[in-house]
Amino acid sequence: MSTFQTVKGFRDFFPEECARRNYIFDTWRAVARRYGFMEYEGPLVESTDLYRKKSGDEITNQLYCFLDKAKREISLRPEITPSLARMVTARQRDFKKPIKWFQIGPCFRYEEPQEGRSREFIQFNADILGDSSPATSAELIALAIDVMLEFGVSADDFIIRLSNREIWNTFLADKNIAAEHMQTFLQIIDKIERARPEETEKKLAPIGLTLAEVRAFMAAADENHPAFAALRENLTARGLWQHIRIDATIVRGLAYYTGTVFEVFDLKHGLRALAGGGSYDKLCALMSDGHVDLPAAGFAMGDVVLGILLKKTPGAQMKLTEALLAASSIDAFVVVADEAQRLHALAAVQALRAVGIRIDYSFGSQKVGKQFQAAEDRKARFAIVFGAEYPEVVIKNLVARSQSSVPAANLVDEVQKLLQEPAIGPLIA
RNA sequence: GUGGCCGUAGUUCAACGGUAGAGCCCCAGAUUGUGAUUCUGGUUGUUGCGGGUUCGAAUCCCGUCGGUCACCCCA
Repeated sequence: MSTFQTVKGFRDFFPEECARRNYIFDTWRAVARRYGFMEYEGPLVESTDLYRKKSGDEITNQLYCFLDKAKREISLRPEITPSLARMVTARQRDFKKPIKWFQIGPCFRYEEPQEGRSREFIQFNADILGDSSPATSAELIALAIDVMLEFGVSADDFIIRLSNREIWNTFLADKNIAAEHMQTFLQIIDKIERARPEETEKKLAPIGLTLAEVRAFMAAADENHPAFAALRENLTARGLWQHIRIDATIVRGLAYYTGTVFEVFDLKHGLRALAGGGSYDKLCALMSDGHVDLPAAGFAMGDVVLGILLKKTPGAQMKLTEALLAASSIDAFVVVADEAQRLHALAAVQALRAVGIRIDYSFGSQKVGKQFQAAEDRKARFAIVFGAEYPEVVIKNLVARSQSSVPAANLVDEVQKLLQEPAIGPLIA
């Protein structure tokens, strides 16, 4: 046993978990590219001031921050958006608008860890900058929906909860409430479903509102509200509006959202939000001290809650298992039945690998039975046996349990040909 | 940051003040050129770490590190 433990809140990825994670990455990347997004990446570490600028001093509670050897205040990134804003505003004239970028990578928050909440987690981020039309929000929501569908999570399993902060702005304006109360008010709305009504009432009183009038307003904010008209038209045309549910309680915690806000929720297990985002038109101006004023919108999806949902959703579980099998299996296992042929076998291993065939073999002398067992364990489709009959080589189909013999000189061609044939396995059950 | 529960072999767990054990995994053999099942044998521990109480501590107490749950927060 090692005397070392992992650092609090950090996790190992043994091959099985790593394969699961890679499957999630591959799916995110494939769908984002399908939508014409370009991949970018920022640094894992930024100046702590970058995050203070965006979110204020109190954010340092949750920041994984420390001093480096030169006493600079630096932080592991808690999210990618500030880095994105920094990168885009620094070179925005180099990029045609709209900028459609995505990123996949770890982020860090200094919190009390528990299941589904570690100090290191991975996020998929998609953002569109330089276009403020509702088409950008629609494109992002469509992307979020297609990502879920691609994972095998169906319309019965998830919903997009959609709102718009503007509707609350006009609500407060109509009630003659000062703009300074906006942040406090949104935090109350955010908790309105979880908190007891009396408490909410008590918190609303200083602002000059009653729970009844807030509830009445929320009930009136349905999909016919003009704030959602353009989005509704756009997503209906794509056949995606069915995934949307208007929910005025969605405000998102962060101060910087300006208009559309949305979250992705599962419908069957009561998990935390799978993804969340919205438009943040003022952030670039804030981060660049007004030099670059780019409208923007984006969302982030974490890997942890998503992973839990994939396990609990049969259709998604099947796709995941298939992908894991494909990632862990090899094409053929070379069996050295006669040690005198090992050097010939090694030459063949190298030749097969050179054309991209996935090959494994045993390093030392081992009984043939063990080697076949190893081939089985590695989920190989074929075993290639080098024995006393060399230069004849036996190719055995481990799924069909049939075998044939070929001259060693033709081995690569023959194996390539066999791999072209569809694999008919007992895995269908 | 606050409070509850937990930490024993690679892993899942048992032993709950008196000799640290079992299933699974792993390795080898039965089976000297073919995958399953079965059987046999084998390796593995400063009981997370440090201190205290006791004739004696995996067990009780304190501290610490890690996990987990509820707060907090959730970019």
